[in-house]
Parts: sequence; structure tokens; C-alpha cells
Amino acid sequence: MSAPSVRVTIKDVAAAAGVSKGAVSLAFNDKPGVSHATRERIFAAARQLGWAPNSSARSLSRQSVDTVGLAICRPARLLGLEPFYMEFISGIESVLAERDCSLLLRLVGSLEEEIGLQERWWREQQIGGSILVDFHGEDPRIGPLSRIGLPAVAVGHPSLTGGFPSVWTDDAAAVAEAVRYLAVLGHRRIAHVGGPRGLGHSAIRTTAFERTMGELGLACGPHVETGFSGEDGARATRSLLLSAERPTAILYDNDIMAVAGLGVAAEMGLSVPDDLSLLAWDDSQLCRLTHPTLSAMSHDVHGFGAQVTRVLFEVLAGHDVTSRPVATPSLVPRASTASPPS
Amino acid sequence: MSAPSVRVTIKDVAAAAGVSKGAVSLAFNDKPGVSHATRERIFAAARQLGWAPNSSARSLSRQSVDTVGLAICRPARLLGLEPFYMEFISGIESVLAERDCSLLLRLVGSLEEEIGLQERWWREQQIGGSILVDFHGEDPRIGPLSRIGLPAVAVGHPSLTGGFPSVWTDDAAAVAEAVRYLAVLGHRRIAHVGGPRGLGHSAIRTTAFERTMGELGLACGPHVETGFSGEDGARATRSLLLSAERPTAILYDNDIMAVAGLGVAAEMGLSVPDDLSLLAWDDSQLCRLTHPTLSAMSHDVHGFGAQVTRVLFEVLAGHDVTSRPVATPSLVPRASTASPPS
DNA sequence: CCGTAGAAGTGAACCGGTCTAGTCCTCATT
DNA sequence: AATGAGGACTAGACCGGTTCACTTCTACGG
Repeated sequence: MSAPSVRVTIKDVAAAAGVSKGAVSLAFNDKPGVSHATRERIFAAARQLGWAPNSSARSLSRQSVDTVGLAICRPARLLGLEPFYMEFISGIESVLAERDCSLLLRLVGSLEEEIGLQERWWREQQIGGSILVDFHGEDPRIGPLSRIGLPAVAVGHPSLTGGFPSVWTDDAAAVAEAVRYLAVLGHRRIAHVGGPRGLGHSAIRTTAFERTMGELGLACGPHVETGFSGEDGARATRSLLLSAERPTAILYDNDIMAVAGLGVAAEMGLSVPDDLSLLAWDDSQLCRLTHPTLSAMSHDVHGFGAQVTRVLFEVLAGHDVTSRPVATPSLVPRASTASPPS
Repeated sequence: MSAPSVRVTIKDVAAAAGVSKGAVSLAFNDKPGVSHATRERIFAAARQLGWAPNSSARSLSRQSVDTVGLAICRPARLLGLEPFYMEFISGIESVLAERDCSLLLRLVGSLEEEIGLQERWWREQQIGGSILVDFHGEDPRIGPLSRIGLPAVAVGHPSLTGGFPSVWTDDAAAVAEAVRYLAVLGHRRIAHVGGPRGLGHSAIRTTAFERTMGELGLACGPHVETGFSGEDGARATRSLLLSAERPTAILYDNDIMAVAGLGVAAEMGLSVPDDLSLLAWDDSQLCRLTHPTLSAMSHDVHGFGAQVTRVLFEVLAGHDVTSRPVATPSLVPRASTASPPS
């Protein structure tokens, strides 16, 4: 790839302003050592020539870069659908933009591919640090990426993220709230449609689900594992609704699956919420568009992304950072939950 | 942001392999001038030291970068929901990854902000070129960005994209197909829920809608402008269904609004497709999850993104590139369309 | 009037690669 | 034996910034 045809460098600006390169650099980096008048002259010259410091040259001599990496490992088709990530990314961006930093984004096919990618990014000094998402139990990224010293913030419960400082939502508490709410409505047969067990936060939610059911003295109803796609959600719902002990309420691990569940219920002639209650997770706008609208465990995904990024900057500044939770998802009851049929 | 604590450079590798910096560079760039044996020795040394060429230094001396820019200008909340962009991005990535290039992504609030951003990216030589999306009529980006010579590929009909080579879908033809299909089913009162007129492709679709209706001798039913959000879609649908001359079919400009329309129909006690037919656009997985499933104008968004990126690489290679269409969206009939009530 | 502190500004080294001109060597040709 | 061609490799300039050590000038205190 080529560069602008007329390349204007700091030397040209210096010449135009009648000063040395160093003075221009000082002026542009807001450092003392140039008088107000000179500074203005330099800015005027730069504006007139349309000059901006070459970012490669700058990061070369500064020995630093203002880019952070994010690799997402989910099948592409699925990603398109999950409102979560785009909103998360927009949260990240909101903080990056404040500091004139950029996001290097890559979709990868496997955790191994991600390890290779992050290592390369770091070695080539393309990124100053990374945001790591979707932790698995015994996540294979932890070893290699800590070893090379990649500064990173993890998204996920500290029990999953190895040595990386993390930012997380207390999913266990949220699941407990969801289940208790359904129980208070009178549901006894509650099912859970979760993500793959391998995925850390799915495992946490599943465990919390089972524990809470136990605490309430309810037989732990069926729990189904899925790959988070809408089709998975539909399949899971169909099989639950066809089982002998049909659940009267279903808790889903994202909102797409809950929408799919709503479709399946309609298809099978069940009325929501009269015959069946549905409770979604993540609560994107989607939950307000269906009929009936979907009750959901809601959290501020945009703010979550922003917070993660702020913590990453702390790490990059060399501060000692400890893991911290953001607000626990909270229940937003809408029209898809009610007492079970008597 | 800091760099790896132990920085190993090309000099270290050269020393370890007992050659000069130049030899290492030649080896790593697959250029002639080093024997097979030496090459192997160099690779071994690099692997052992964990060295990869510093990307800033490389692009500085090569006077080129391997990053392309993409700025998206839509409210963040909306973006999260639109499956289109994530899929489009994953298509872009699939081509970038092949060539070890990266995507610089930024969400912006206005076209003016985007102009500033693209100019800065280009002047600072952070990007080699850009992908421009969401063209407006008389798009304000065209002038400034052509003037600075930014290499770019536009997504949108050539009539919108000024001098930029473009890749587009023939939305006019697709709209005509959609309307004719509904007409063949027997619909006479067909409504259109489109995007903002300012947005180029929305205008094209709206015009095509009106023309096709005219050609079929149908009174051009109501056309509603929206901001593409689900809430907008719901509002538009509600107002259409309450009008005196209630339409029997509605064509939506994306799939989120169609899903919202489905919700509104249910809420108003109308049966889809018996009382009302709905036809969506973009056809993400979402259209298959609702009940009834949504008929849609379907196209390969992932492939679209990939194609756009390939064209950008042609531009960057200095080839003379002409605008070209990709496959026209085609109708996928599902359960939301049928003949109108007699 | 001297000494000194601080502000303003310069020149050159440096960051880590790429690339060109040039050296050295081997082998084939006349 | 002299000539030439070409392969393997090196030294050093260069890319465009940042930064540090150093100079010059002004102002102020004693």
C-alpha cells in the first residue's frame, strides 16, 4: 500500500516556520520549550501544509503504540447476530476515542489462532495491550500470553482469567435473582438453556442455576447446552417443550435464543406467558420488539466495554490493577413472564 | 503505552545468526541474496529469540502501511442490533487476514467527524486506504476525501459515490422484484417502511418502490421514513395499520424493523400472513427465528464485505478499478407472505 | 556589575527496520 | 591466464519523528 503522493514531513513544517525539527515536536506535544508566539507560528505552518505527525515514525521513536487489540472467537455468522459484541465494541471505542487511540479488531476461528495472533501483534509492537474475552475453563491463552508479558484485561470472573486483571458481571447472583423471581411467581419446573459448558461464564451460570434450584428445594429441571445461536435456541426449546415434564418457565443465556424460543412456543400453540414464561439475558433492543415483549436480565453492555477499556489504560499506565466487578445484571420484567397455569 | 520489556531487534537476530541486519531483512522478506543454509540459520535464531519485525519501523522505512480504515456512522445502540455490519465486517476480515492486514475500526457520530477522522488517519499514515459506507445524496465526504487523495472503495450505487470506485447491490431491481411478488400474490395496498431519505440507498429503494407501484398501476401506498431502529419500525407499522386504507402488505428496509412489525401485528390482533404480509430486507438468521418466519430479500453480506475489500486491494495496487455490482438480493419466501384476505 | 536561574531553541543521536551501492568469491568462458 | 557474470553478503544512508545535552539570551537578586 502506498502513502500520500505529496509527503510533507516535520522538516518542511520546521522550515516553513523558521525553526528546528525539535521545536515543532515540542509544540505538537504540548511540551515547554517554545514561546507562545513560536508555537502559533508552527501550528499555522502545519495547518497550511496539512501536516500531521507520521504515526509510524512517532511510535518508533517513542517506543510505544496507541492501539489496542481485540480478537473475537465465535463463528462469523453468529457474531453478526449477537447484539452483545457490537455494543461492547462501541463501549470500548467511546473510551479509546477520548485518548486518540484505535482498536485493532480481528475475528478468529479458534483460541489457538488467537494466541498466535496476539503474540504476533505484541511482538511486532502493533498493539500496546489487549482485551481478552470469552474465557474458557483452563483457558489455553493464559499461559502463553502471560509468558510474553502482554498487558491485557480480561472479561470474565477472576476464577477463570488466570493472572490477568479482570472486569466481570456477577452472573451467579443474576442467575439466582432470575430463578428466585420465577419461583416466586409460582414456577416449579424451570429449565435453563445455556451456552457451551466449556465457556467459563456459561459454566458459572449453569452452576448457579443448579445451586439456586437446590436451595429453593426444586428438582433441578433440565439444563440444555447450546452454541448460542438462534437455531440452537429453537432446537433446545422444542426438545424441552416436548419432554414429559414440560417446564413452565425457561431461562435463556442470551436474547437471540429467547426470541427463537418465543417463535417455537407460538409454533407449538403455547401461549406466552400463560402457558410458558420466558426470560432472556443481555436485553438488547430486540427484547422490546417481540410480542409479547421479553422479560430479561439486563445490563449496560456499552458501559461494560467502556469500563474494561478504562481498566486496560490503568494497566498500561503501569498501575497495579485488581479485578473488579461491574453492576450485576438486573431483572427487567416485561410481558413474557407470569405465574404458571394452575 | 509501553513496549515489551525485553526488546529484541533485528540486530540481535543478526548477531545470533552471525550475519548483518541486511541479510536478516532479506531472509524475512523472501528476497534473493541469502543462501538456503544462511536463511535457515536466521530463521532459527529469530525463532529462538522470539523476534518479529517491528511494524512501525517497517512501515516507516517502507513508506507504507498494511491497515485499512472503516468508520461507521450510526448511533451505537442501533449498530449493536443491526446484524448487517458485523457480518459485513467479518467479510472484510476474511480477505484482510489472507494478506496479514488489519482493520482499523471507528464508530463516529456524524459525517463531518468521519471526514476529520479519515483525513487524520491518512495524513498520519495510519491507513493505506479506506472502505466508505452509508453514502448520502450529495455526500459531504466525497469532496474532501478525494481532494487529499485517500485511496478508497465506496459501498453504494455509483450515482452516489462521486469519483470513488464502488461496489453495490442493485437495490432498485430487488425492490421491483419484491413489489411484483406481492402484487402477484394479489396485494394492491402495499406499504414501504424505509430508511431516512438522506441515506442514498434508502432513497434508491424508495424511488424504485414508487416507480414499480406505478408500473403495476397501483396507487402508491404510504411510504414511511425511519431511522432503521426496531422502535422506529414498530411505530411506523402501528401508524400504517391504524390508517384508513390499511395496507395488506408491508416491505421493510431491514430485518429488525420487520421483526418489530411482526410484534405490532400480533399486538393488534392481526394474523400474519392471513391479514397482513410482511417482507424483510437483509435476511439475517433472525428472519428464521420468528413465528411465523419472515420472508426476506436475502443477500450474502459476508461475501459483499469480502468483495469490497478485494476491490480496495486492487485500488491500492494502483490498478484502474471500475465500479461493479455484486449479486442482486433475491427473494426468499417464508411464512410471512401470502395472498391478502379476499 | 557579577552570578545565576530559567526560558527558548538547536543539533545530533536514536528508534528498528529497508534498501542501494559496493565488496568478495567462485566458476565458466575464451 | 585473463575476463566476466552472477551469487552471497555487508556497510551505511535513510525513513520521520522524539529526546537529550548543550548554547544563547533575558531577567533578577545581591
